[in-house]
Amino acid sequence: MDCNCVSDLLFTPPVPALWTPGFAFPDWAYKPESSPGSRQIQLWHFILELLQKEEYQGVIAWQGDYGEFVIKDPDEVARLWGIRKCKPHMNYDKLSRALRYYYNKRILHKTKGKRFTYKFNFSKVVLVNYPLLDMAAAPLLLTPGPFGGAAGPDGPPLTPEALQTLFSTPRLDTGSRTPLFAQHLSAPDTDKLRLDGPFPFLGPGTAGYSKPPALLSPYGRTFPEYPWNFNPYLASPFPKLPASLYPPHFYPNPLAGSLGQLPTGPGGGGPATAPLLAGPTGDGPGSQRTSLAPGARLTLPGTGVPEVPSLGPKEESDSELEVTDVSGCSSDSEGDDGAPGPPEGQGSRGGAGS
DNA sequence: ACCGGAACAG
DNA sequence: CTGTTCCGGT
Repeated sequence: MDCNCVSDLLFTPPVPALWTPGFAFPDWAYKPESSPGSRQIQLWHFILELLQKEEYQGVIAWQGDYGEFVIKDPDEVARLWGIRKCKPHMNYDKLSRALRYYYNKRILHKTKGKRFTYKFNFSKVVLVNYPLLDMAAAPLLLTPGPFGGAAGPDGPPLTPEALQTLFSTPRLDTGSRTPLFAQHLSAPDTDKLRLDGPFPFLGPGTAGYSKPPALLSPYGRTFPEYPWNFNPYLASPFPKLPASLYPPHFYPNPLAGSLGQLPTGPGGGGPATAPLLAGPTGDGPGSQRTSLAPGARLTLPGTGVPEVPSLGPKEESDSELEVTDVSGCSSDSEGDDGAPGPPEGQGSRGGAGS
């Protein structure tokens, strides 16, 4: 009775950098600090995955504040999760229980008042994926809210913008500042990466960082989107890194790739590089850049960009989406979740609400 | 709907 | 450790 799921295999392509379509997170992103071996996919990874795919906007989507998302179709999400884990009897009640365990872990919390609405704690999530980055970000992201010194022990409010700033173009006002990690990269001789010390380039004076204009321009305001869409890795072709700097157990490349190559000249180069859209425009690996839509998925919750008309009234949901049961579990046939048939366009479950 | 304890699987 | 299953309580 052991479902033999091969899903994981499909989710971990041989080459971490060039995951083919739809671009999921590279394999390293799926291996938090505590990955003894190859742990199974975790729920929040899965949620993130769904969240970044347009096909699932009908079932789950970003909405509200930073990191807030709403499960529009709990039943569907539960079913998809059940498929992923080969748990045919999964339902929202169980899934939500797993979600609730994240509360204590500070990965998620509930947006009270709003049904099926949860919110990611980016600080924690990012900390898991980018321990080093988070440290760098800490002094910068410390936003003393009304709670006084509130930044919890592990909960420095990390906003997508801040991350964006860190990731995209670290060219700070001073200009002479070092591009975040480039310092390490260009001056490895100093010593090994000092993860245990404060970052010089992110001193207390960095409080007044400027937000990426590219993101502010169109909307005049920061929108609660792209927390996970902006992936810089998505934009950079992953240059080969000196193994000396990046041991296997260290970040393979993503950060360095994006950060290391950008400081060519922010002033003369052009506007702030928008990692979101700066994907295949270059050329390099543009060979297989397929589903990375130029506009990505910058749909504001309450602003313009109504819906994706691309999705017809209904797709052939029964074609490959035998999700009702363990189609991909016993058999090796995959495709339920990897490139699953899009949800039935919410047609089947109009309200799903109350 | 949402919460969280408890037992249990892998 | 991460969930899954079940369930009483709000």
